[in-house]
Amino acid sequence: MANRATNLLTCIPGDGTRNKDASRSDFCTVINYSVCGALSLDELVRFGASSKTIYLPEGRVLVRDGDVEDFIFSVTNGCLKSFKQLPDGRRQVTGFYFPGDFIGLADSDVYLADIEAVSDAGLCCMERKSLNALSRDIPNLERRLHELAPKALAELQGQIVLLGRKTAQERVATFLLMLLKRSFERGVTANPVSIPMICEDIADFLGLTKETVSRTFSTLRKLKLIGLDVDKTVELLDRDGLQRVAEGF
Amino acid sequence: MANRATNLLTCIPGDGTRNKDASRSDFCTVINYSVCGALSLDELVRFGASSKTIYLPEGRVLVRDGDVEDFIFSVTNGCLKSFKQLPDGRRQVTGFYFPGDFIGLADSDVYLADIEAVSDAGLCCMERKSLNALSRDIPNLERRLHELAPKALAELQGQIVLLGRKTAQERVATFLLMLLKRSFERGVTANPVSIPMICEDIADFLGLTKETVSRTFSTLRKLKLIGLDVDKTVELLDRDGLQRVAEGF
DNA sequence: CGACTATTTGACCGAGCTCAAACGCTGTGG
DNA sequence: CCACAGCGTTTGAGCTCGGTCAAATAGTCG
Repeated sequence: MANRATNLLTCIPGDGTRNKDASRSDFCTVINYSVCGALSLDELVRFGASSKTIYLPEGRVLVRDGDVEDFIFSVTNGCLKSFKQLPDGRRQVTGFYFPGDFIGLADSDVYLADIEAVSDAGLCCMERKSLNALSRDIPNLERRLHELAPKALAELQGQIVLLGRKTAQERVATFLLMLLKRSFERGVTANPVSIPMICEDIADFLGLTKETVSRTFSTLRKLKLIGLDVDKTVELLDRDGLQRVAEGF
Repeated sequence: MANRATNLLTCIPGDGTRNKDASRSDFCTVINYSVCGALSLDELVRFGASSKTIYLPEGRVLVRDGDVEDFIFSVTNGCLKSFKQLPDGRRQVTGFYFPGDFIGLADSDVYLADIEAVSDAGLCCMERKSLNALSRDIPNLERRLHELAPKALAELQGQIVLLGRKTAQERVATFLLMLLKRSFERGVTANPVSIPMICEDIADFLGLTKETVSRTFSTLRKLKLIGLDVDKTVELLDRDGLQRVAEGF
């Protein structure tokens, strides 16, 4: 907690100026993909009044495993990762957060993992109790928040199948398609797909080593399923082929 | 859906008789561990009026992956497992359900996995819409239901670390301690711990093969961490030792 | 350009998988 | 009461996928 507070204070506050006559997209670039997507202009003004924009540089910690969940966040820019560590240093990345994603599931007491910026990131930050108050007043917001947990559960279940039963190739193919899907969901030019995280993060997410991830990328390249990676992006040459690999056919 | 309906109809209905002057434990043997634990006697009567007891013999399917979640369940007896399958038959067990556990997380549209009885099981069954109605009227119940998702998320995250980064020994030790903890939570004589599922289910839960699970049990026995297994139970001889193995020290 | 970090590739190794056989428990029928 | 079939568990032998260790290569930033 002390930790996170420090982190927040050391963050460079974003431009908090807000205009009452603003159009929706003046508020926030991810407005239509995040929880705020459900809000009217009036409601957005109220929401904005209790929220604050923060900037988190690459590598900086946002929350620590066990931190009390008294602040929640919505990603506006960049990418973050959440991960757990075993006593001997083994790491498991439990998820990645992209613009529009919500951090801090309603009604959980504490954060379940460390969360850290993969690349320079911008977040919209709000006290949990303010969110709860708003959510009581704004049924649309409440509904949106209640959709989050089942969605997160479905995602984790998929990850459990991946970690329990898929081969290295299947894991990497699944990962690439997930990135594609999530880019698409937030309306970003999807292919070539952006891969902001380093090999080791991907490995720790997929239950592999960085060497195996690298080798698997090479194999997928030889199979003409993906193209050469340029500048942290990879082109998915054969989406159906990748899909077949990912599903284990 | 058609599937689940059929299954319900072929189940032997339990004794549904209820007494208005009954004490709490007359209603249900798991009353204080399940979601109903939050209800007053009056509320229990209302709850009972919309719920039905069903019996599910070993091996019988309760719900299928993708079934619309228009019924929810609370386990009263026995044990169930939920699992996903890959096209080539690989299976991943995503969780086990014990007495007091709730099946059908509020506000998800469809079930995310097949769920099937591991041993003869008894369930309390209710239409989702009845539960929603009750939950609107009874704040205690609503609160209880909202606690379920974060708890499930925490559990899945732990499983993800296990599947992504733990060795076979660590996995089995973790599994045994989980069984112990869950027995304890529902107030059952915990040690020796009951293991209702077969080796293959444990293997599919831990991302291993049944042979590896069996071998690992043998190793833990040689290490005097567990005793000989008698009649589907295992005695945990050295809980701290198991804990150390489970956490990877 | 040089220091540093991330990726790629190679060679070898080992934890856990596969295949197979033996063993043990349980229920059924003679 | 025993024989035996069926299923689950145990154990062994050999193999394989992915891990480990190490070195070369390619970006990246001052």
